[in-house]
Amino acid sequence: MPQSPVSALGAAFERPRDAGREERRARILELVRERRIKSQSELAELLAAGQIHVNQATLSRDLRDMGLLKGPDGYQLPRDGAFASEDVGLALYGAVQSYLDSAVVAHNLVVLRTPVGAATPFAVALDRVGLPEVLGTIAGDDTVFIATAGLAEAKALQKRLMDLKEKQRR
Amino acid sequence: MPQSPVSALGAAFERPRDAGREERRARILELVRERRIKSQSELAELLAAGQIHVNQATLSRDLRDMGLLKGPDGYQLPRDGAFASEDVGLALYGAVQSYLDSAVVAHNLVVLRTPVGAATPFAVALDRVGLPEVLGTIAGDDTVFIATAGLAEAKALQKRLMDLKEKQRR
DNA sequence: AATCCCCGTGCATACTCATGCGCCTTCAAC
DNA sequence: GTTGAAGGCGCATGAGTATGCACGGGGATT
Repeated sequence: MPQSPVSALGAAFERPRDAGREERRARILELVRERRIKSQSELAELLAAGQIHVNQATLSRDLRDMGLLKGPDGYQLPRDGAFASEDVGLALYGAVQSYLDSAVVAHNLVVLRTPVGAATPFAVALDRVGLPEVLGTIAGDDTVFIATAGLAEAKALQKRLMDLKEKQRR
Repeated sequence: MPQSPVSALGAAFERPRDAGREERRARILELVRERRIKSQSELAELLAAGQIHVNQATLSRDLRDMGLLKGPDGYQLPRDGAFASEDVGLALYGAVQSYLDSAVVAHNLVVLRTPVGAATPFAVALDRVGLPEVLGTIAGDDTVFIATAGLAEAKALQKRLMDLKEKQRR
Protein backbone atom coordinates (compact mmCIF):
# COMPACT_ATOMS: atom_id res chain seq x y z
CA MET A 1 0.00 0.00 0.00
CA PRO A 2 1.53 3.29 -1.05
CA GLN A 3 2.27 5.30 1.98
CA SER A 4 2.41 9.03 1.74
CA PRO A 5 4.12 11.49 4.05
CA VAL A 6 0.81 12.71 5.19
CA SER A 7 0.67 13.16 8.89
CA ALA A 8 -2.06 14.07 11.23
CA LEU A 9 -2.53 17.54 12.56
CA GLY A 10 0.62 19.13 13.69
CA ALA A 11 3.24 17.92 11.31
CA ALA A 12 5.84 20.52 11.96
CA PHE A 13 7.55 20.28 8.63
CA GLU A 14 6.81 18.83 5.38
CA ARG A 15 9.17 18.22 2.62
CA PRO A 16 8.10 20.36 -0.28
CA ARG A 17 8.54 17.31 -2.36
CA ASP A 18 5.66 17.85 -4.60
CA ALA A 19 3.82 21.08 -4.23
CA GLY A 20 1.45 20.02 -6.95
CA ARG A 21 -0.14 17.29 -4.98
CA GLU A 22 -0.90 19.21 -1.85
CA GLU A 23 -2.27 22.05 -3.84
CA ARG A 24 -4.48 19.70 -5.75
CA ARG A 25 -5.74 18.06 -2.59
CA ALA A 26 -6.42 21.37 -0.98
CA ARG A 27 -8.47 22.28 -3.98
CA ILE A 28 -10.33 19.00 -3.77
CA LEU A 29 -11.20 19.81 -0.19
CA GLU A 30 -12.64 23.11 -1.22
CA LEU A 31 -14.64 21.62 -4.00
CA VAL A 32 -16.04 18.89 -1.85
CA ARG A 33 -17.16 21.41 0.72
CA GLU A 34 -18.67 23.72 -1.81
CA ARG A 35 -20.72 21.39 -3.86
CA ARG A 36 -22.08 17.96 -4.37
CA ILE A 37 -19.54 15.94 -6.23
CA LYS A 38 -20.97 12.73 -7.45
CA SER A 39 -18.05 11.10 -9.15
CA GLN A 40 -14.34 11.26 -9.64
CA SER A 41 -14.79 12.14 -13.27
CA GLU A 42 -16.88 15.11 -12.25
CA LEU A 43 -14.19 16.11 -9.82
CA ALA A 44 -11.61 15.80 -12.56
CA GLU A 45 -13.56 18.19 -14.72
CA LEU A 46 -13.89 20.74 -11.96
CA LEU A 47 -10.19 20.56 -11.28
CA ALA A 48 -9.45 20.90 -14.94
CA ALA A 49 -11.43 24.12 -14.95
CA GLY A 50 -8.83 25.40 -12.51
CA GLN A 51 -5.94 24.20 -14.65
CA ILE A 52 -5.34 21.15 -12.57
CA HIS A 53 -5.29 18.15 -14.82
CA VAL A 54 -5.33 14.68 -13.38
CA ASN A 55 -6.36 11.23 -13.97
CA GLN A 56 -9.27 9.45 -12.36
CA ALA A 57 -6.83 6.96 -10.87
CA THR A 58 -4.98 9.72 -9.10
CA LEU A 59 -8.20 11.09 -7.74
CA SER A 60 -9.13 7.70 -6.44
CA ARG A 61 -5.87 7.67 -4.53
CA ASP A 62 -6.32 11.22 -3.35
CA LEU A 63 -9.76 10.56 -2.00
CA ARG A 64 -8.64 7.42 -0.30
CA ASP A 65 -5.66 9.11 1.34
CA MET A 66 -7.77 12.03 2.45
CA GLY A 67 -10.28 9.66 3.90
CA LEU A 68 -13.21 11.17 2.08
CA LEU A 69 -16.46 9.27 2.18
CA LYS A 70 -18.95 8.64 -0.54
CA GLY A 71 -22.63 8.49 0.12
CA PRO A 72 -25.91 8.93 -1.69
CA ASP A 73 -25.17 12.63 -2.05
CA GLY A 74 -21.66 12.25 -3.33
CA TYR A 75 -18.39 12.76 -1.54
CA GLN A 76 -18.16 14.32 1.87
CA LEU A 77 -15.64 15.05 4.53
CA PRO A 78 -14.69 12.35 6.96
CA ARG A 79 -16.59 12.47 10.17
CA ASP A 80 -14.05 10.48 12.01
CA GLY A 81 -10.55 9.23 11.75
CA ALA A 82 -7.43 10.80 10.42
CA PHE A 83 -7.23 13.59 8.04
CA ALA A 84 -4.93 15.24 5.59
CA SER A 85 -2.00 17.38 6.45
CA GLU A 86 -1.98 20.98 7.39
CA ASP A 87 1.09 22.93 8.26
CA VAL A 88 1.64 24.49 11.61
CA GLY A 89 0.49 27.98 10.91
CA LEU A 90 -2.74 26.61 9.62
CA ALA A 91 -3.17 23.90 12.18
CA LEU A 92 -6.01 25.54 13.98
CA TYR A 93 -7.60 26.67 10.78
CA GLY A 94 -7.44 23.19 9.38
CA ALA A 95 -8.76 21.70 12.57
CA VAL A 96 -11.65 24.10 12.65
CA GLN A 97 -12.43 23.49 9.03
CA SER A 98 -12.33 19.76 9.34
CA TYR A 99 -13.59 19.12 12.78
CA LEU A 100 -15.43 21.90 14.44
CA ASP A 101 -19.14 21.44 14.43
CA SER A 102 -20.14 23.96 17.01
CA ALA A 103 -18.87 26.05 19.89
CA VAL A 104 -21.04 27.29 22.71
CA VAL A 105 -20.31 29.16 25.87
CA ALA A 106 -21.40 28.16 29.33
CA HIS A 107 -20.03 30.34 32.06
CA ASN A 108 -16.28 30.01 31.94
CA LEU A 109 -16.38 27.04 29.61
CA VAL A 110 -16.43 26.79 25.87
CA VAL A 111 -17.89 23.51 24.74
CA LEU A 112 -16.83 22.37 21.30
CA ARG A 113 -18.51 19.65 19.34
CA THR A 114 -16.64 17.63 16.75
CA PRO A 115 -17.23 14.42 14.86
CA VAL A 116 -16.75 11.34 16.96
CA GLY A 117 -13.06 10.68 17.48
CA ALA A 118 -11.95 14.10 16.40
CA ALA A 119 -11.96 15.81 19.75
CA THR A 120 -8.46 14.82 20.81
CA PRO A 121 -6.63 15.85 17.65
CA PHE A 122 -8.64 19.02 17.70
CA ALA A 123 -7.68 19.80 21.26
CA VAL A 124 -4.05 19.10 20.48
CA ALA A 125 -4.15 21.54 17.60
CA LEU A 126 -5.83 24.06 19.83
CA ASP A 127 -3.23 23.67 22.55
CA ARG A 128 -0.39 24.16 20.11
CA VAL A 129 -1.69 27.47 19.00
CA GLY A 130 -1.50 28.73 22.54
CA LEU A 131 -4.39 31.13 22.48
CA PRO A 132 -4.27 33.47 25.48
CA GLU A 133 -7.80 32.77 26.61
CA VAL A 134 -7.22 29.04 26.90
CA LEU A 135 -6.42 27.94 30.41
CA GLY A 136 -6.67 24.29 29.53
CA THR A 137 -8.60 21.73 27.50
CA ILE A 138 -10.08 18.33 28.04
CA ALA A 139 -11.08 16.17 25.14
CA GLY A 140 -13.55 13.33 25.04
CA ASP A 141 -14.55 11.50 21.91
CA ASP A 142 -16.49 14.21 20.23
CA THR A 143 -16.37 17.05 22.66
CA VAL A 144 -13.75 19.43 23.93
CA PHE A 145 -14.15 21.47 27.07
CA ILE A 146 -12.04 24.58 27.16
CA ALA A 147 -11.61 26.28 30.45
CA THR A 148 -11.17 30.03 30.43
CA ALA A 149 -10.80 32.56 33.21
CA GLY A 150 -14.33 33.84 32.90
CA LEU A 151 -17.34 34.50 30.79
CA ALA A 152 -15.74 37.30 28.81
CA GLU A 153 -12.80 35.17 27.78
CA ALA A 154 -15.07 32.28 26.90
CA LYS A 155 -17.16 34.50 24.68
CA ALA A 156 -14.11 35.95 23.00
CA LEU A 157 -12.74 32.52 22.27
CA GLN A 158 -16.04 31.27 20.97
CA LYS A 159 -16.28 34.20 18.60
CA ARG A 160 -12.77 33.65 17.40
CA LEU A 161 -13.44 30.03 16.56
CA MET A 162 -16.73 30.71 14.86
CA ASP A 163 -15.16 33.44 12.77
CA LEU A 164 -12.51 31.04 11.66
CA LYS A 165 -15.15 28.55 10.74
CA GLU A 166 -17.07 31.07 8.70
CA LYS A 167 -14.10 31.69 6.48
CA GLN A 168 -14.60 28.34 4.90
CA ARG A 169 -17.71 29.54 3.14
CA ARG A 170 -16.04 32.04 0.91
CA MET B 1 -42.40 4.76 6.01
CA PRO B 2 -42.63 1.90 8.41
CA GLN B 3 -45.71 0.25 7.19
CA SER B 4 -46.35 -2.97 8.92
CA PRO B 5 -47.51 -5.66 6.55
CA VAL B 6 -47.77 -7.98 9.47
CA SER B 7 -50.64 -7.49 11.80
CA ALA B 8 -50.11 -7.89 15.47
CA LEU B 9 -52.35 -10.87 15.86
CA GLY B 10 -51.97 -12.93 12.77
CA ALA B 11 -48.25 -12.67 12.41
CA ALA B 12 -47.52 -16.25 13.09
CA PHE B 13 -46.56 -17.04 9.51
CA GLU B 14 -43.77 -15.83 7.40
CA ARG B 15 -43.64 -15.52 3.73
CA PRO B 16 -41.51 -18.15 2.13
CA ARG B 17 -39.78 -16.10 -0.49
CA ASP B 18 -38.29 -13.10 1.25
CA ALA B 19 -37.18 -12.38 4.75
CA GLY B 20 -38.60 -8.90 4.83
CA ARG B 21 -36.94 -5.70 4.01
CA GLU B 22 -36.89 -4.08 7.40
CA GLU B 23 -35.43 -7.09 9.01
CA ARG B 24 -32.75 -7.24 6.38
CA ARG B 25 -31.88 -3.60 6.83
CA ALA B 26 -31.73 -3.94 10.57
CA ARG B 27 -29.30 -6.78 10.10
CA ILE B 28 -27.23 -4.67 7.72
CA LEU B 29 -26.98 -2.01 10.37
CA GLU B 30 -25.71 -4.52 12.87
CA LEU B 31 -23.16 -5.89 10.48
CA VAL B 32 -21.88 -2.49 9.52
CA ARG B 33 -21.44 -1.59 13.14
CA GLU B 34 -19.73 -4.83 13.98
CA ARG B 35 -17.18 -5.12 11.27
CA ARG B 36 -15.51 -3.60 8.29
CA ILE B 37 -17.54 -4.34 5.25
CA LYS B 38 -15.68 -3.54 2.12
CA SER B 39 -18.17 -4.34 -0.57
CA GLN B 40 -21.76 -5.17 -1.22
CA SER B 41 -20.84 -8.66 -2.29
CA GLU B 42 -19.17 -9.19 1.04
CA LEU B 43 -22.27 -7.91 2.73
CA ALA B 44 -24.37 -10.27 0.67
CA GLU B 45 -22.30 -13.19 1.87
CA LEU B 46 -22.62 -12.18 5.50
CA LEU B 47 -26.34 -11.85 5.14
CA ALA B 48 -26.54 -15.19 3.42
CA ALA B 49 -24.85 -16.72 6.43
CA GLY B 50 -27.89 -15.57 8.36
CA GLN B 51 -30.31 -17.00 5.86
CA ILE B 52 -30.99 -13.68 4.24
CA HIS B 53 -30.43 -14.02 0.56
CA VAL B 54 -30.33 -10.95 -1.62
CA ASN B 55 -28.93 -9.52 -4.69
CA GLN B 56 -26.16 -6.98 -4.89
CA ALA B 57 -28.58 -4.62 -6.61
CA THR B 58 -30.91 -4.73 -3.66
CA LEU B 59 -28.07 -4.03 -1.30
CA SER B 60 -27.08 -1.05 -3.36
CA ARG B 61 -30.60 0.29 -2.91
CA ASP B 62 -30.61 -0.55 0.77
CA LEU B 63 -27.36 1.23 1.43
CA ARG B 64 -28.47 4.25 -0.52
CA ASP B 65 -31.78 4.46 1.29
CA MET B 66 -30.13 4.05 4.65
CA GLY B 67 -27.67 6.78 3.83
CA LEU B 68 -24.63 4.68 4.59
CA LEU B 69 -21.27 6.05 3.54
CA LYS B 70 -18.37 4.29 1.95
CA GLY B 71 -14.82 5.23 2.75
CA PRO B 72 -11.36 3.74 2.65
CA ASP B 73 -12.34 1.40 5.46
CA GLY B 74 -15.58 0.25 3.96
CA TYR B 75 -19.09 1.21 4.83
CA GLN B 76 -19.96 3.24 7.86
CA LEU B 77 -22.87 4.99 9.44
CA PRO B 78 -23.46 8.65 8.90
CA ARG B 79 -22.52 10.71 11.91
CA ASP B 80 -25.29 13.21 11.61
CA GLY B 81 -29.01 13.06 11.38
CA ALA B 82 -29.61 10.93 8.40
CA PHE B 83 -31.64 8.49 10.35
CA ALA B 84 -35.18 8.92 11.47
CA SER B 85 -35.45 10.42 14.90
CA GLU B 86 -37.45 7.47 15.95
CA ASP B 87 -34.47 5.27 15.46
CA VAL B 88 -32.21 7.47 17.48
CA GLY B 89 -34.82 7.80 20.12
CA LEU B 90 -34.91 4.07 20.38
CA ALA B 91 -31.17 4.04 20.62
CA LEU B 92 -31.26 6.36 23.58
CA TYR B 93 -34.00 4.38 25.17
CA GLY B 94 -31.97 1.24 24.84
CA ALA B 95 -28.90 2.97 26.16
CA VAL B 96 -30.71 4.29 29.17
CA GLN B 97 -32.28 0.94 29.91
CA SER B 98 -29.06 -0.97 29.71
CA TYR B 99 -26.50 1.52 30.92
CA LEU B 100 -27.79 4.29 33.06
CA ASP B 101 -27.21 3.77 36.76
CA SER B 102 -27.77 7.25 38.04
CA ALA B 103 -27.96 10.86 37.01
CA VAL B 104 -27.25 13.76 39.31
CA VAL B 105 -27.16 17.45 38.76
CA ALA B 106 -24.32 19.79 39.70
CA HIS B 107 -24.75 23.35 38.57
CA ASN B 108 -24.75 23.23 34.81
CA LEU B 109 -23.54 19.66 34.66
CA VAL B 110 -25.37 16.39 34.72
CA VAL B 111 -23.18 13.56 35.90
CA LEU B 112 -24.21 10.11 34.77
CA ARG B 113 -22.96 6.88 36.20
CA THR B 114 -22.88 3.73 34.10
CA PRO B 115 -21.35 0.28 34.34
CA VAL B 116 -17.60 0.31 33.69
CA GLY B 117 -16.91 0.66 30.01
CA ALA B 118 -20.38 1.78 29.09
CA ALA B 119 -19.89 5.50 29.35
CA THR B 120 -18.65 6.08 25.82
CA PRO B 121 -21.34 4.17 23.96
CA PHE B 122 -23.88 5.78 26.18
CA ALA B 123 -22.57 9.23 25.42
CA VAL B 124 -22.56 8.49 21.71
CA ALA B 125 -26.18 7.43 21.84
CA LEU B 126 -26.99 10.52 23.80
CA ASP B 127 -25.23 12.74 21.31
CA ARG B 128 -27.08 11.26 18.38
CA VAL B 129 -30.41 12.16 19.84
CA GLY B 130 -29.46 15.80 19.85
CA LEU B 131 -31.41 16.82 22.90
CA PRO B 132 -31.65 20.58 23.10
CA GLU B 133 -30.31 20.84 26.61
CA VAL B 134 -27.13 19.02 25.78
CA LEU B 135 -24.25 21.32 24.96
CA GLY B 136 -21.77 18.50 24.95
CA THR B 137 -20.71 15.31 26.67
CA ILE B 138 -17.49 13.78 27.83
CA ALA B 139 -17.27 10.12 28.70
CA GLY B 140 -14.83 8.39 30.95
CA ASP B 141 -15.02 4.71 31.78
CA ASP B 142 -18.11 4.70 33.91
CA THR B 143 -19.02 8.37 34.02
CA VAL B 144 -20.46 10.83 31.58
CA PHE B 145 -20.37 14.58 32.09
CA ILE B 146 -23.04 16.46 30.24
CA ALA B 147 -22.67 20.17 30.00
CA THR B 148 -25.82 22.24 29.84
CA ALA B 149 -26.39 25.95 29.70
CA GLY B 150 -27.41 26.22 33.31
CA LEU B 151 -29.00 24.64 36.31
CA ALA B 152 -32.52 24.62 34.91
CA GLU B 153 -31.47 22.78 31.79
CA ALA B 154 -29.44 20.34 33.81
CA LYS B 155 -32.42 19.57 36.00
CA ALA B 156 -34.71 19.17 33.03
CA LEU B 157 -32.31 16.80 31.36
CA GLN B 158 -31.84 14.79 34.50
CA LYS B 159 -35.59 14.40 34.87
CA ARG B 160 -35.95 13.42 31.28
CA LEU B 161 -33.38 10.68 31.59
CA MET B 162 -34.78 9.35 34.82
CA ASP B 163 -38.26 9.30 33.35
CA LEU B 164 -37.01 7.34 30.41
CA LYS B 165 -35.42 4.88 32.74
CA GLU B 166 -38.64 4.37 34.62
CA LYS B 167 -40.71 3.53 31.63
CA GLN B 168 -40.97 0.15 30.11
CA ARG B 169 -41.63 1.53 26.70
CA ARG B 170 -41.11 4.89 25.15
C1' DA C 1 28.31 13.29 -13.09
C1' DA C 2 26.43 8.82 -12.60
C1' DT C 3 23.57 5.95 -10.10
C1' DC C 4 20.13 4.44 -6.90
C1' DC C 5 15.94 5.06 -4.72
C1' DC C 6 11.56 6.99 -3.60
C1' DC C 7 7.27 8.16 -4.86
C1' DG C 8 3.69 10.39 -7.68
C1' DT C 9 1.37 9.61 -11.82
C1' DG C 10 -0.83 7.59 -16.07
C1' DC C 11 -2.50 3.56 -18.42
C1' DA C 12 -5.11 -0.44 -18.71
C1' DT C 13 -8.00 -3.37 -16.55
C1' DA C 14 -10.31 -5.83 -12.79
C1' DC C 15 -13.44 -4.93 -9.45
C1' DT C 16 -17.52 -2.76 -7.48
C1' DC C 17 -21.74 -0.21 -7.64
C1' DA C 18 -26.01 1.89 -9.75
C1' DT C 19 -30.04 1.50 -12.46
C1' DG C 20 -33.54 0.62 -16.49
C1' DC C 21 -36.54 -2.90 -17.26
C1' DG C 22 -39.75 -6.42 -16.35
C1' DC C 23 -41.77 -9.84 -13.18
C1' DC C 24 -44.17 -10.78 -9.12
C1' DT C 25 -46.73 -10.06 -4.88
C1' DT C 26 -49.83 -7.24 -2.32
C1' DC C 27 -53.52 -4.17 -1.63
C1' DA C 28 -57.66 -1.83 -2.91
C1' DA C 29 -61.54 -0.84 -5.71
C1' DC C 30 -64.99 -2.52 -8.32
C1' DG D 1 -63.24 -12.75 -9.19
C1' DT D 2 -61.08 -9.21 -11.99
C1' DT D 3 -58.57 -5.35 -12.66
C1' DG D 4 -55.25 -1.81 -11.77
C1' DA D 5 -51.74 0.61 -9.07
C1' DA D 6 -47.73 0.52 -6.13
C1' DG D 7 -43.62 -1.14 -4.77
C1' DG D 8 -39.87 -4.69 -3.88
C1' DC D 9 -36.77 -7.46 -6.21
C1' DG D 10 -33.61 -9.89 -9.71
C1' DC D 11 -31.22 -9.67 -14.03
C1' DA D 12 -28.25 -7.60 -17.13
C1' DT D 13 -25.40 -4.00 -18.11
C1' DG D 14 -23.49 0.51 -18.06
C1' DA D 15 -21.28 3.78 -14.81
C1' DG D 16 -17.92 4.46 -11.47
C1' DT D 17 -13.80 3.12 -8.64
C1' DA D 18 -9.53 0.68 -7.35
C1' DT D 19 -5.05 -1.18 -8.40
C1' DG D 20 -0.84 -3.73 -10.65
C1' DC D 21 2.56 -2.23 -13.48
C1' DA D 22 5.80 0.80 -15.56
C1' DC D 23 7.70 5.22 -16.37
C1' DG D 24 9.89 9.45 -15.03
C1' DG D 25 11.50 13.35 -12.14
C1' DG D 26 14.18 14.79 -8.33
C1' DG D 27 16.91 14.14 -4.18
C1' DA D 28 20.59 11.53 -2.10
C1' DT D 29 24.73 8.90 -2.23
C1' DT D 30 28.99 7.79 -4.11
